[in-house]
Amino acid sequence: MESGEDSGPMRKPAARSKGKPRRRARLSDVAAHAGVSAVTVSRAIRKPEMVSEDVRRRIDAAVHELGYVPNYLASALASAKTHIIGVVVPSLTNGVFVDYLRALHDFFLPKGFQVLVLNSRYSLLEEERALATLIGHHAEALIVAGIDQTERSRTLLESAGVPIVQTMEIGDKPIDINIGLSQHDAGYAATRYLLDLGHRKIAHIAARIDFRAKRRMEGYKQAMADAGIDCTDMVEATTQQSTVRRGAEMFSAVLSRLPDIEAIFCCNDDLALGALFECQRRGIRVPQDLSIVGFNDLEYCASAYPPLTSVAVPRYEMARQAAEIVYEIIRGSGARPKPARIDLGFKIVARGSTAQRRRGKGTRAAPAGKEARAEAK
Amino acid sequence: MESGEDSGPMRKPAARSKGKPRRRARLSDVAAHAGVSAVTVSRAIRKPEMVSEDVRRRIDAAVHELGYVPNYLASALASAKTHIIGVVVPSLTNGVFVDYLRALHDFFLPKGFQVLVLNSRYSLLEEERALATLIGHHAEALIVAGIDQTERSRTLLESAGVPIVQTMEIGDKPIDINIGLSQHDAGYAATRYLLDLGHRKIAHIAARIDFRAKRRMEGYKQAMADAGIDCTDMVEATTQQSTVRRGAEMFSAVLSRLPDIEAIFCCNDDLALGALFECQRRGIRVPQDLSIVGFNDLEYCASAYPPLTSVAVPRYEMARQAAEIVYEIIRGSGARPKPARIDLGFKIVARGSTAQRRRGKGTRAAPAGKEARAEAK
DNA sequence: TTATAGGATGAAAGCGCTGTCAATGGCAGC
DNA sequence: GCTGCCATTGACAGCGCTTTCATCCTATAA
Repeated sequence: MESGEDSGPMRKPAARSKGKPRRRARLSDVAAHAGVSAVTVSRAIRKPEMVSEDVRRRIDAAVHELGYVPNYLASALASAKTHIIGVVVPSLTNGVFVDYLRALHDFFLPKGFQVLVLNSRYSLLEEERALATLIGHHAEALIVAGIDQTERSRTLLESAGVPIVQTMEIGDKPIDINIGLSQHDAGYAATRYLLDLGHRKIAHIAARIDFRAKRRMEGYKQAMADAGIDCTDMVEATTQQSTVRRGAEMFSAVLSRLPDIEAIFCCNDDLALGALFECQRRGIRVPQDLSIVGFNDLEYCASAYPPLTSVAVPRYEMARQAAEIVYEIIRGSGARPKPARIDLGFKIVARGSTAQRRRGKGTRAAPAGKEARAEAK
Repeated sequence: MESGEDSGPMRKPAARSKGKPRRRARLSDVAAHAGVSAVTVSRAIRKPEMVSEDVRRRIDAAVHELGYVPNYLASALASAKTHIIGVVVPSLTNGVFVDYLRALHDFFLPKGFQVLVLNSRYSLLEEERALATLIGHHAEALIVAGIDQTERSRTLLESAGVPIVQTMEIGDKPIDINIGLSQHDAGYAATRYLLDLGHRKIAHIAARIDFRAKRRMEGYKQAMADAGIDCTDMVEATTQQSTVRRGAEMFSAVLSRLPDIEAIFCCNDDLALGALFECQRRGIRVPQDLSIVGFNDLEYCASAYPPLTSVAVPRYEMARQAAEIVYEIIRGSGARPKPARIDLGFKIVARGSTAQRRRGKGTRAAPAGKEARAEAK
């Protein structure tokens, strides 16, 4: 521990060849250095074609010489353009948001925007704070996950005067633009898929219950009710963090209550993976003895053994479309999209972890590895 | 698809009871509303105790009435305090950085700082851009992952005039503060651990090779060389993204070349999980037929079947210490820590995926589930 | 009663940059 | 040689806030 090695008593970090503290260079320093006015330097940096070849070269040299980095704060304040896109997601851990954020970065970075991501940690209050922060930073657009903001959040968003996109889920009263899918329908469809395979005893486990997980659960309950099945004691839920370990634990809890369970619909893939491991541990064969369905179709689903059936949501596409719409508004024609609500749907990706209910003994329907894609809706 | 529902022709998002466009409220608006001067409002917001009870109430009311949100840009420009901590990580996907970022958030958010995280996507150029962005935004401190910055990045950092912390790895020439561990030693120790179990044919797979992965690999090679084993054809590496699927693929590739492999050290846990699934698929028993070691000790390692042996790095602690040091400098006494370099070490967490090399038949040494913790170094 | 803190408030001056408009000068066209 | 245009460049006034210093007023001490 502690192979410490000091680099002398109180070293000054920014020390260069000269020994002085060296205040950060600003536009006027560069200007003086290059023998031009500050405005010219500003132009040389932002619109090089407006400046003569000679002057541009001198300015470039001065910029390098001084290690000049423009002060975005001042720039943004003066130009009223921050080039910031504000994004609030409930989790950075959750694999879903990785693709989602990647889409936003892919779209905005090449256009010179900065994507400022804040994490609400599944807390409405933290979301509120995050939104206030982003608005205070004058983000040029705000993209939030979910449609369940607090009243104050809605007020903040409505008076922010920038485009707002609510994603991941569609609702009836979008604040501005809404692009997502029906979590309820997705939960319903996943359950329906298991019912169609002949299963009746279908459990549901859910962790880190947020609004979306809750709606998926409602979809599950609805599907079960529609099939005339009482599922009251088949549900295991917690607001605690969702992990692979918890998936194993919750599945165990279900199992101790209902040893003859036939299938399980997990609120997300981490839980499904945990359930799968628990089956392996207990010698429960998947899918012969038990079918498992996850949610989100994360990368590892296809690689697990057996590969996990899951519900794929178009998270990349969703974010990409949100980005496009927003960009069109803030830098394009300013036109708002015809439908303020866009439903992107979902897909059930059937894989080896689910099979027809065995009548005789180990009859399997969906061969492992095959990826039958069932269109949603 | 497309359950569109427009809310009228070109709705103005910020419309309130009044029909006018409503420019965003600023300090002077609140001041006028409350019948005081702008400075007083500023004070009421930042240091409420400096303002009389009565005035404070009036201002609060005005703030609410107008939906006023302070303009951080202007605030930061005027006060030269941005309350921004700049962080650059190579990946948001990688489970390692989740805990790392959580530590930073846990520490800084309650102190009123905003943690601005930028993703370099394992690209030195993107890192350079990210750093320039953060410096341009006048982050009050910069925390970067790794010690391998470009020359230009180093120059930028050195002339930024704010504390810099390089993390995840320790090196000889820290820019300012360096807190991490020796990736080389960790790779060496993991390999040594397998050697000590009696294994000789130990493969190594690595994806998304960055500097740290490379050093771990060098540690592996060193350990093998020290044991007098030629491992030239036992290594499988790619710069492509690291995924569970790739772990399975790379392990397959190794297997086709060396069917009698006894153990495998994976550059990270995702690859290890992929290798584990591939073993299950092929009926290779872990650890009886093959030992698997991962790296990072992500959450799912302990829950897998069998649980994965991995190398735990103190990522949360590392970030927390970085945060503390930085905070002390920018808001505390300004004192820099004695050792500019702090080595936090690592731990090998032995679990069921590794066992003594079987002499007879399926002899197992480390019982699955037992978590023997071997101190590093 | 008067001197004197000290709390509460305001006025003015920027923070470092950009938008706007004016000024300069070179050069083609007549 | 003069006019007018275009390409460059510069001056100036803020963007919305905080800092600093001055002012006012009330409460307390002498």
